[in-house]
Parts: sequence; C-alpha cells; structure tokens
Amino acid sequence: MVSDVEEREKGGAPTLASIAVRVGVSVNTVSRALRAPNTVRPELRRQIAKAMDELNYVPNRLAGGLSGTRSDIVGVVVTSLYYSEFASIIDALQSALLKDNLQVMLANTRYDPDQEVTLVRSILSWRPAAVAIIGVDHPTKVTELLTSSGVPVIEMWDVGGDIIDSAVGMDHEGAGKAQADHMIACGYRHLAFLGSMRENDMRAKKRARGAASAIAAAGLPDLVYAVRQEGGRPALGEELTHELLDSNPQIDGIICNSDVVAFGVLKALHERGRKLPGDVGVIGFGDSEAANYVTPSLTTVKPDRHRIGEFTAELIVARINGEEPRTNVVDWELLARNSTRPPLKSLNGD
Amino acid sequence: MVSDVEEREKGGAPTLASIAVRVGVSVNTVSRALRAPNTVRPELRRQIAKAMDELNYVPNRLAGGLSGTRSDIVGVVVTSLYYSEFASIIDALQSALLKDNLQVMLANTRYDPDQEVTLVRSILSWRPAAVAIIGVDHPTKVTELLTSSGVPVIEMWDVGGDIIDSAVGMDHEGAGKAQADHMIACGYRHLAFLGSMRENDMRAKKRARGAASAIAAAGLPDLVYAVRQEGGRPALGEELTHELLDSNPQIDGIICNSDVVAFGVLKALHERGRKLPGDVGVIGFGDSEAANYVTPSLTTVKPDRHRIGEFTAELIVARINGEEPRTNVVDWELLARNSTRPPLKSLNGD
DNA sequence: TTGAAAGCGATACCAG
DNA sequence: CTGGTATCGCTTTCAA
Repeated sequence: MVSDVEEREKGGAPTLASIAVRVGVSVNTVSRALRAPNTVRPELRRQIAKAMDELNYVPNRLAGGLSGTRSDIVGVVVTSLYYSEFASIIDALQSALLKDNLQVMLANTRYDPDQEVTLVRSILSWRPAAVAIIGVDHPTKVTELLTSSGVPVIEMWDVGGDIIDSAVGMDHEGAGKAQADHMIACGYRHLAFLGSMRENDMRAKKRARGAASAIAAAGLPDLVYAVRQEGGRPALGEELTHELLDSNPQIDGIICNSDVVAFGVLKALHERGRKLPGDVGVIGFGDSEAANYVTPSLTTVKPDRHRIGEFTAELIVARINGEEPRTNVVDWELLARNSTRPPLKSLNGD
Repeated sequence: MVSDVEEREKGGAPTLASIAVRVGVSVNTVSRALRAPNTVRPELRRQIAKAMDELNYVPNRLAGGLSGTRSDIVGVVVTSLYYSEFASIIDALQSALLKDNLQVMLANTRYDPDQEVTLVRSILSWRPAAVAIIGVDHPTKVTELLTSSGVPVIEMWDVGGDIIDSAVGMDHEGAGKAQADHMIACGYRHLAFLGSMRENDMRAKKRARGAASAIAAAGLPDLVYAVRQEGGRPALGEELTHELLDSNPQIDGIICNSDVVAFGVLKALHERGRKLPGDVGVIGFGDSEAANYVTPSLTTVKPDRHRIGEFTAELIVARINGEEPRTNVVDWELLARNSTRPPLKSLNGD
C-alpha cells in the first residue's frame, strides 16, 4: 500500500491531502466533499467519508480560518466567572452558537481593565467572526481595538451610553431604581446600598445611582453606602452589615448589590436580633438559585441571563450575515419574597 | 507616502508585511522582533514597535498556529456551566493559563455523550496545545479521538479507572462513602441518596456507590434512591423529598447529590414539619456559596475546585514542555454544619 | 543582524 | 463533476 506509506511519511495528523492520496482524487475534491457534498459524485463521497473515518481525520480549522473568509471563532470576554454571575449567559450563548458551528473562545478579565486590553487583543488575534463582551464601559484602548478590528461586537449585560456596535442587556439604573422603589413601597425609609462595588463594575454603580435617585425623588434621607472594592461573598455582607448598623443604627432597609452578599446580610441581621421583614427589609440582586431557599426567602431582582445569552447568539449570527447592528433591552423581574414586607397601598390612592 | 497606500490597498487588517513595508525591513525581521527581540537591533525594534502601535497591529494567530509548532489553544470541555458547578474550575484554570499565553476554547456537553463526541472533534480541529476535559468516563469515540490526536489530555474532576494521559480530580466514591459515614456517625440509620443522577454523570454514580458500600459495611438497611435523570435544581430536591417520604416514611437521613438540590430538601422537610437535625439529617455536596447561609446551615462536602483548576493548568504546561503524564488527587473536606447532628462518640469506645 | 524562500493545510477561483 | 494554482499570514531553515 504505497498510499499508506505516503500518508505516514509526513508524520503528523492526517490532512486533506492524506485523504486525497488514499482515495486517488485531488485535495480539492475532498474539500468540496466536506463543504458542498452535492457537488461530488455519491460514490466518491462515500469513499472519501470512509477514508476520513479510517484515518480519524479532523480538519484543521486554523488552516481553514486563515484561508477562508470566516474563522468560526466567537470571542467571549467576561469580567467574572465566580458565583454563576455570567456562567448562565455563557451557557446559553454557547449552546445557541453551536448550531451555527461557532466556537467560543473565552477570556476573563476579573474586573481588571489592563487585563481587558490584553485579553481583547489576544482574542482579536484569533480573527474571530464576532466578539461578545460584558459591559458597555471599556478602557479607551479596548474600544479602539474593537472598533478598528471591523469585527461585529456585541456588548452584553448592560445597555445605554455609547455602543460600539450592538448590545443586549438590561437597564441597571432602572433596576436599582426599582429596588429602591420597592423598599419605599414596603414602608422602609432609611435605606442603604450594600455590597461589592469595584472601581470598574459600572453596572453596580448604575444600580446604586438608580436607587439614589429614586430615594431623592421620594424625598427620603440620602442613600447610605456600605461598599467595598472587592468581590461579593456572603462574608462580605456580614461584615458590611455590622459596620453599617454600628454607625447607622437608623437604617431599616438594605439594598444589596447581589444575592450572594445578601445571604450574609440576612445572617448578620439575625445575629443582631433584628426582625425581618418587620424591623428591617433586605432586597438582593441576581436571583441566585438559593435566594428562595434562605430564611427568610430573599426578595430580589432577576435578570434574564438566559435570554441575554440567546439574544446575543442571535445577534452574532445576524451580524455575521450582514444584518444591521441592533440593541436589545432585556427585561428583569422583581421577585417579592419574605425579606421585605408586602408593599403598602399607595398613600395617594393610586 | 507610497508605503501607506500599499498597506491600505490590501484592504484587511494590517499584517506583518504591512509593518515590514512601512519600516523598510523584511517580514522576517518584524516577526523576530516579536518572538526574539534580542536578535534585532534596538533602533529597528523601536521603529517596528512604533509602526505596530500606529497601525493597531494585532498578530494573526491562526497563521501563527498553522505555521508554527504550537497553537496556544487549550480546549476545555465541561459537562455543565450551571450553578457554578465547574465555573470556578474554569476560572482558576484560565487565569493560571494566562501567564503562559494560552487561550481557553470552551465547549459544554451538557452531559450529552453525542455532543461530547462532536465537541471534542470540534476542539481538536483547532489543533490545541492541550485538552482539559471533565470526567474520566467518555464515549469510546472520544477516547479514540483524543488518544490518536497525540495532544496532551488532562481529565479533570474525577480520577480512577483508565486515564487517557493525565488527570487531576478527587475520589468521588470516597466522598460518597464519607457522606454516608458521617450520617451513620451522627446516628441516622435509614439513609437515602437523592438528587439529579443523569445517565452520564459517572461522578454522581460513584458517590452513590460509595455511600451504598459504607452502609452495607455498617450493616444498615439498603440505601434508598430518589433520583431523576435531569439537572439538579432546588425544586427537584423538594419534589423528590416528598415522593421519597411518602413512600419511605422511615427515612431519617438524606444524602444529596448537590447542595442546590439539598436546598429544596431542607424546604420540603420544613414543610412536612420534620425537625432538623433531630428527626432527620441532610448532607449536601459541593459547598455552594449559600450552604452556610440556609436554615439550618447545610453540612456538605467541599471539593477543592480552585486547586483542581490550578493543578490542571500546571499539568498542561508541564505536558506541553514534554514532562511525563501524571495523576493528581485533590482532597475534599467534609464541613459538618447544622443540618446533621454532631457525630456521636463511637460505641466501641474508640 | 538581516533577508529570501519554502512550507503549514485549507479555500477559492478558474479551467477543463 | 473534477483538478490546477494562487493565496491566507506567519514561522522556520538556510544563506548572506
């Protein structure tokens, strides 16, 4: 078997050429058998398929991407992977992308803007067909790189402000406003915003801003901040709650930046003997899978992460196919549970 | 500026050649300026760097990978992205990989073996420098593809059985045994294993097997199964608990396949008026961030996901550098909390 | 220290 | 329906 010898001699993995030699056709025909089967005689097609199977042929997409127009890579840049924050977005995104044969290349900035620049550059070096990235507020260099790359860019999770190309996300300022409005409707009057608030977590800042404006609109005392520049953990919620109540005992409503932090808040309040939702109310953000299973169950805002991932996938495919940039705003939902009182009837009768 | 015109004329993104033309050197020199700077005259180096900056040059790694020996891609294949199950492994893995300039390409099988075959093939088509994959039990085809690819393969999360190349994980059967042993030591006698148990979640099956063997060794009644072939959710825990206790009222200890399911179990038990940890005990698996914050706090087994991710990254780099395959077993920890009684003194006085 | 030229493995266009 | 051939952008000898 001369052909067999020829195949092995090259050493590495089988290539289109190996198949071509073995079947006795040109490289070209083999390639077409893959991409446009109906342009190849059925008999030949069968032989080619057989050869591929026998040699365990796996196409080299580096070569394909270099040669062809598209690369089939979608770069996904997130700011965190902890606590499912974005895991379910990625989950939805990547499985929706699957049917278009697009592969996710993942990067995680951990809220570090320098990393973001490095990673975006790194992602672009793979000549992705599109890039999906968390947030709409990026270092100038990132915006510049992304813009000048000419690649479709979908900004996820947040919307508003200057969009590079397209966006799918929710209105965080509005969500923060809704958190505060709910607390106010429940009768809480002295509100605090508590949790992780990293320098570059613009979404957290927007929610806090939204809450502050709702409070101002209601003519209540200023929002008190109990935040720290680090990732959210339940223990952080505990610590911040104790600090907060030591210095601001009048606080009767805590708006949390995440459910994970809220878990710690509930515990700290319990330790201090404060009754929930009587003495004090707590609202979270994110609808963690445990939120409905802590005691008391946690009122929270549920972003539709799954929808965001799906929409992003749809938009990516649309943009690749030449459709226009778009911005999709995805709804969130306020889930009133036992960590806040039932909303009072409006005093104004409506 | 003739050179400028020449650069644009090609249309696409700047290439090494664009830089070369602009600086007036060969492509080669520019390439070396990047990979081996000290082989290029400092003055030239500066000019090249300047040109790259001005043109916003981003190397094309598809071309690099095709041409060079390595591709700098690490394929990561997980079975799930929900509920942080593997998110923190990926988190640790990818940030450790960063310093070696290795990029994560992600695939999610969702516990579907057909998908696993497809995705592994897809990953291999990028000619990765290494592949990290969840589990040690794969469809034959996957093992075959991976083996014949010649790429270093690190199997994560589980260990034991036939390893393709290297592995980093924990002993799940041992963990299941420890769960049961703890329950027995706490004085519970009628144990059940409850939760999600998908056909292809071999880790869950191993833990159940470990629990069953510990129970047999203790001479207690057989382990009762309350499992379903679907993903774990708190609501599943609730449903299964009700079914279980309706048909097996004698059960006094529930070993859960995950914390997320255990949350629902706690709720269902509360609804049925069973006292925890008096009437009945519950142990989880996974140490979810909320486990210590539900009521009662959940006794659980904590796998060291972070360590697994880190070790995997180390092993990947080692294998790429030609070191030998290895298997690392990572410890887990049993965290006794309030959903189980404190362990009794051994009856044998020891 | 630098450059010329030959691949890497596919795709795409143009003939036959 | 099938086959040549140029090409994608970079790395890698081998010379100069």
